[in-house]
Amino acid sequence: MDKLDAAFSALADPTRRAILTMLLEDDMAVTDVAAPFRMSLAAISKHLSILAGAGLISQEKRGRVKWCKLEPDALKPASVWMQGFGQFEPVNLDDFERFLQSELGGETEPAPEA
Amino acid sequence: MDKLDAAFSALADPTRRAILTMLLEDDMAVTDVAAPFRMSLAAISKHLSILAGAGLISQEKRGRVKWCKLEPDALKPASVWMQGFGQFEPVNLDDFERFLQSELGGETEPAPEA
DNA sequence: CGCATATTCAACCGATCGGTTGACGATTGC
DNA sequence: GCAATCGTCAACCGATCGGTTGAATATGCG
Repeated sequence: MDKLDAAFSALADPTRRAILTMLLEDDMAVTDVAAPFRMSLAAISKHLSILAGAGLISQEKRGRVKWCKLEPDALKPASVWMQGFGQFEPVNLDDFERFLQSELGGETEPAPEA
Repeated sequence: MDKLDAAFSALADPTRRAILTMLLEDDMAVTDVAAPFRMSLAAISKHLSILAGAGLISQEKRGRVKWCKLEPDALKPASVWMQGFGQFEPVNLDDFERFLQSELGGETEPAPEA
């Protein structure tokens, strides 16, 4: 699959975006990533595989725990692609903070329903 | 569907990204959008509906022709979302040009196979 | 009017997606 | 050694996706 295909379709799922947001704070073990969600561990494991396949995260097994780490550079090609269309004004982190809030909703703790 | 879901999953398909790239040059009629591709008009019509559903294009019917127009602002939420992760250096249009070339391949004229 | 053009609709198809469950292979700790 | 923990695998499920075809709906033109 094309790199952009992989990146964009990985980002198309809200669960996966939520996972990336969580990993923005810190590296996490698979079980801990899964904890806030209402779906099975296996489902989260699949989501993580997709994210790893797109290069958006890396996974390293230490002992019986597999650590997941955000790899933000993998977002760059997709970001560059989009920037070319929008010719948006430079980066605006305030916008991001606002979107982060609305994306998270109350989901900082548990999982959302939709 | 969530706005970001719609935007990212619209962008996840290479045909749809190619269409957006074509519309970057100029507004186009549905038939003309479809011309370079090896798939049916109906298939392109569906892709255009998806793009319109995500707000990435608008469609206006004049006479029997439906014109498609790029709506770059719709990319902004997704772009902002991603920027927050990467904290990339500001927009780099050269990068974009390069990516555009590689995305297009030889496809400026006909359609690709993959 | 009658025909060509532009586009969508509807039904269908196989493939992929997002999820579940249960079994399984590692690793750790008592 | 044995039990618990971590994570994946495999099979299955219904839903959605990306595509096809053929018919239907506008609209424009001679």
